[in-house]
Amino acid sequence: MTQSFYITTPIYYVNGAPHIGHAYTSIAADVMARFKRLDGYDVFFLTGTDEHGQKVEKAARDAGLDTQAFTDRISADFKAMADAMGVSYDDFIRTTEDRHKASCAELWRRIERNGDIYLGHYEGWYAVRDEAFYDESELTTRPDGTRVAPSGAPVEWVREPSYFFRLSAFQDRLLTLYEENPEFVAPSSRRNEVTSFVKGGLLDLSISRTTFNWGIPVPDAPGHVMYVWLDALTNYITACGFPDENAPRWHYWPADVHFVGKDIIRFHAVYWPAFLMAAGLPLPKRVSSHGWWVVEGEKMSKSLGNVIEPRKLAETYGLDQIRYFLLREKPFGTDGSMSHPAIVSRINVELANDLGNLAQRSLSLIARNCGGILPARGPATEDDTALLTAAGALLDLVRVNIDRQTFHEGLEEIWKVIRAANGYIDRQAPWALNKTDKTRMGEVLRVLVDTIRVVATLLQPVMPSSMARMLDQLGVSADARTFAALETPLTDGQTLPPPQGVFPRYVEPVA
RNA sequence: GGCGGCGUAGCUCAGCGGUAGAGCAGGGGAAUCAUAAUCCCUUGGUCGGUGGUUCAAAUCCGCCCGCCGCUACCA
Repeated sequence: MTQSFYITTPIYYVNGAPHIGHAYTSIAADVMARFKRLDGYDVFFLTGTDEHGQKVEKAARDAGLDTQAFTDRISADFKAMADAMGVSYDDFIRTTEDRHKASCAELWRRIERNGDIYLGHYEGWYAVRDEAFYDESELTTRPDGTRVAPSGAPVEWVREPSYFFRLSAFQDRLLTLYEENPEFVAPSSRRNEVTSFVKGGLLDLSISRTTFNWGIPVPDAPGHVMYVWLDALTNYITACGFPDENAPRWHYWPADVHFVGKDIIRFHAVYWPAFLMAAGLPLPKRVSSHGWWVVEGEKMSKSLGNVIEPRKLAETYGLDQIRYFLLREKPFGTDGSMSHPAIVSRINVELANDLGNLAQRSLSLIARNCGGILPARGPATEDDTALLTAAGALLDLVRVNIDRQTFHEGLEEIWKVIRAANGYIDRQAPWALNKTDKTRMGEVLRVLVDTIRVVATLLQPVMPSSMARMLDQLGVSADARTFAALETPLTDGQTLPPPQGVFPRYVEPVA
């Protein structure tokens, strides 16, 4: 039976337009989803939008739209962005869907039945203007005695009834979870932060609000809507059919990896497992968090006006090129920077020169000197064996890196083989063998084709359309592009299509 | 303030107890099959500072300096 694998992106909050950060998370998750599919897993890949909460209600009002109409529009834009970036999701969930409302209500009831929800009061310093609560320590007192928020807005002490989740009861179980599953939070620096946060003591969590309506109603508690994070996190089980354990997708739960940005680790690594424990449901296996992109040396922000629109980037540089850059340029878990020269360098040096040109020079020699016929392997020389062995070891190396979300290291491993292949073709000089030993020339070219085939097969998750074209040119049929298919040699003597460059160099547009 | 991390070649970083490494950039050469793409050789660092442990420290420990992260409900 095929093993299942469940991957999620966060569901994106619809109070603003999609930017490169959203695209980055989704592309990384997509690469893992595509990789697992090619590796023989039954993959379920989920993305979607988070549509409740006061901020959405307000954003809709500001836009002069009905709240649902507003979320419909923004959600559609996120979906269009995912499609434009080649994100191969299997389901796109929206928290305003009926299936999700039913799922949240049931999760609430289960937690309540286990005694981990109680009614209390939520109180604190509230700034009406900011629609936010502030801690005592954040406030300043004016000469006239009034307290104001950091924004300058006056605050007042408010007290409202609220349901609470008994988070404090889960401290030990959470610590045991991190202890027994060191891979639960990635990267490890984040795991340390999460652990020390939990060790510092957990307070119960307010999980209902009475001050606005745009949310999922708390069962049997008129006037209360659920805290947005309880609502949002539940999407991961809703999509599996919760609470119907006979649903066709229920077997995917628990998730294998939740991809998240570093800003929302706590919700995924502390609250979410606690909610699930309280409901008696299995826990996800891993929460993998990534860092931010700094753009042209500046932190990306709306006020600086340097927010990167992902579709624009793909237009300028090419979708596969951008997907490659995002995963290659920096380690997944850390912050890193993106700049025009850096993108151009990756495209021209690694894609055009190292890989594109390697394929082009190998294939055009076959086209010209072998009549376009794929030559057979010969007896392997030491040099042949060295290259083929390196290529043969690649799948295992890349798989380990994908499993750890160390995408940049996996790509580096692939590039080591590409560089080795460029060294090989120079040493073997098939263009010279054309005059002295045509048989050996063919054998050398076949070693190159077989090596490029491995590389192109493994790169499909990152650059799906470019690698499809490269595999076409290598004579790999469309149904033989899985990792398992690498075991089967290509058919000798087949006619290859005429080679065409896959990665053009980026040239600056004339001003 | 507390806890944690980082500081290694011009740039981005790996190494984490045994005579300093990679990629890019720079310099020289070879080749000419290829997207003027490739290959080979090479310049370059007192591994933030300072004490200590050790036969041996970038690697372990202390202190100092400089950056950064986390330190709860509002994404």
